[in-house]
Amino acid sequence: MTDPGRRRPATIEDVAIRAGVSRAAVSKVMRNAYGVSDAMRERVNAAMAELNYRPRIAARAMRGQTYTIGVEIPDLGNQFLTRVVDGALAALSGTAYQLIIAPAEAGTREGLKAIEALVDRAVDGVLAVSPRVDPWVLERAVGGIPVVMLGRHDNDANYDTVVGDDAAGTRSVMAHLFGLGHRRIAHLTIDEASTENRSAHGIRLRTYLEEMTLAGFANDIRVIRTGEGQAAGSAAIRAALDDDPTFTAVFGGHDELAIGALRAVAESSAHIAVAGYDDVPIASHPALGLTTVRQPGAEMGARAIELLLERMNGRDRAAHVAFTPELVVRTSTFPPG
Amino acid sequence: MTDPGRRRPATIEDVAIRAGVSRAAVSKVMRNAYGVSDAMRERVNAAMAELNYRPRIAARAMRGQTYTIGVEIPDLGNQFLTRVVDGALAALSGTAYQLIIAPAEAGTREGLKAIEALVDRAVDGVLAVSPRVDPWVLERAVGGIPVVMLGRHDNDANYDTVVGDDAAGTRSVMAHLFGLGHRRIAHLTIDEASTENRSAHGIRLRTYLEEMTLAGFANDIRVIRTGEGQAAGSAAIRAALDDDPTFTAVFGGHDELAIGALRAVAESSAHIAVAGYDDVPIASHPALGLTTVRQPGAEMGARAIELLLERMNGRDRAAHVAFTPELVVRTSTFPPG
DNA sequence: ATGAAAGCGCTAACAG
DNA sequence: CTGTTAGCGCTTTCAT
Repeated sequence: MTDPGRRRPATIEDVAIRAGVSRAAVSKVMRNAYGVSDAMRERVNAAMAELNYRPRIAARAMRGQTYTIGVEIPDLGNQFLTRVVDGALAALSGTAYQLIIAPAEAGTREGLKAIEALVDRAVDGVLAVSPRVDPWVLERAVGGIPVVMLGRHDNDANYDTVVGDDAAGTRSVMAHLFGLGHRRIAHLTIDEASTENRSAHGIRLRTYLEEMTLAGFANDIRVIRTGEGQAAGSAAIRAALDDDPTFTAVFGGHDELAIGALRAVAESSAHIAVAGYDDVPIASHPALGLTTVRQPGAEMGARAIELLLERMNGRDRAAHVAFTPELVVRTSTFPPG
Repeated sequence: MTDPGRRRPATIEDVAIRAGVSRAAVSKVMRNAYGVSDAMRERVNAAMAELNYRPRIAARAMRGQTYTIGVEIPDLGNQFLTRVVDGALAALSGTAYQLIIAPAEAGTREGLKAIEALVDRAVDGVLAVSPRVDPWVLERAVGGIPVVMLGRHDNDANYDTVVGDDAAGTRSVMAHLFGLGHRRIAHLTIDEASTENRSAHGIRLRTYLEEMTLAGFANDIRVIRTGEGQAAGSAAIRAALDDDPTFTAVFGGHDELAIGALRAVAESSAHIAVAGYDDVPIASHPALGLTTVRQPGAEMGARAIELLLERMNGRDRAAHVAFTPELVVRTSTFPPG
């Protein structure tokens, strides 16, 4: 005696029976594969609708695709990444693909675990953001499935990449700060593991070092390390101010860090300029007025998805696309009037 | 001739052969099910390590669990939700479960589609946030799998709920604004579909209406509708100021909206108080100094996960837990000194 | 244009 | 304690 109240969801077999055709036929209609008459298509579609049929992705995964794109993200709180995902979402809109996000659990092996989770779940493609995953390890983890890495300048890699021109962006910030008369400029960035390679943060750090040196301020170089998020950035600058407040400006590796710095500065009596990177939405709030480098996050996310879809459709050479950043100079205009 | 460079990933069968046992034995070891000798466990674990074996979730899904919890989110940019997810992530840390997020594509049927995508992917449980999904539709969509809805005051529902006391929180904001002498208080909230039911935003709206009426300011009631996000909130208040700037305070349905309002106010010459809800991290930034109602997002997310796990382990009665919010009064202290 | 049948990698009875 | 076996719901040759 089966419970009539909660029937088992319909399977492809139920649909086939209802439509009076074979399972194979239903499968073909779903994927609009070659070789189905209009009459059959109609009957099958009707049956699917009547039974409220939804294909089980897991079963599909056993034979073919899952129509799922996985995005790995190191920090959900980072508004730049949020924009990237929004762009990716928009690019996927109207396609048969669904986007799912695996957030990297802060701490353990950062990102790799999330990427593996995605691969275990048989996604058709991966958009990865974590700066710390070693290229070799990455390729091994994903096996053969298409990947695009955002923010990695690995132009020799087997995977696609989408980046901003971090060297140019950093140079524009440094030039701006130099122009304001700053020399003792500190750089607030994340952990070593994230900057020792060709990641965005690695490039920004090295460009900072170069520019300081070229400008003759090598002795004023100061790199402050911290974790992800505004709170971490804030704490790091607070500590730096307590410790040795000789710097007059802070260049934050990204806006979340810069906003944290801004907060530490605002809470102290120090008079210190802060610049960031990314131009997250809040950066332009008049009370913050954060000078930063604009990166078109949504476009970058959308482009990444396009690359992924291309790869899934057979392109075999890796592609590498770069976006041009743009310095945005602001000053806090608070309070108004 | 197989390509020796890219071997097919190991299956449970490969492990079984390597360890000289049956597939069932391997399966048992993985799930540490009853009835495995230490010797066998050791050999199997060794074989798994040697072959770098990773179980395919899709295959598991066909028979049992996927060890995956799905989170549906209406707005990735909302920092309160980010905290909720962080809490959920923390609660899941150390368990065998992986968290994945399905972002609701702004627009179409908001949320439902994302929840369905999760169910199609055979998650073991769902944490849903969207305020607009009809309870009946929701239960039908998820079939039998455990769900917890965050922010829905559906105490009669068959699913678990986690909420803040939105009526109390709203009353505290209103009392605060009244105490400051405000009467013409506008309420900035999201679309009708999200407030017509027992969602958090619905409760906040109705409590606002009640309090205004009780205070004798029924004629000053003004409800301003907008979309999700700071930009939307900002645009709505900008338009309201152009249109009819008679209000002296704005109560934002959540901090993202309130911060948008703050921005519109700062950019105008108006002198208008703004209060929000949630206490997102940036709200306490001294340059913003947003008065708001603190909700313990991380704890709420963690609790939601606990409820889910309980349900997955057999609890059959729905549970409903509420958290107490706390008014946080702030003023902008920018510029410093 | 359509259908029959094999099989993807796992788990869950059930036998031994 | 251990192994055998029967599927889960799909996609995909391969016949017809």
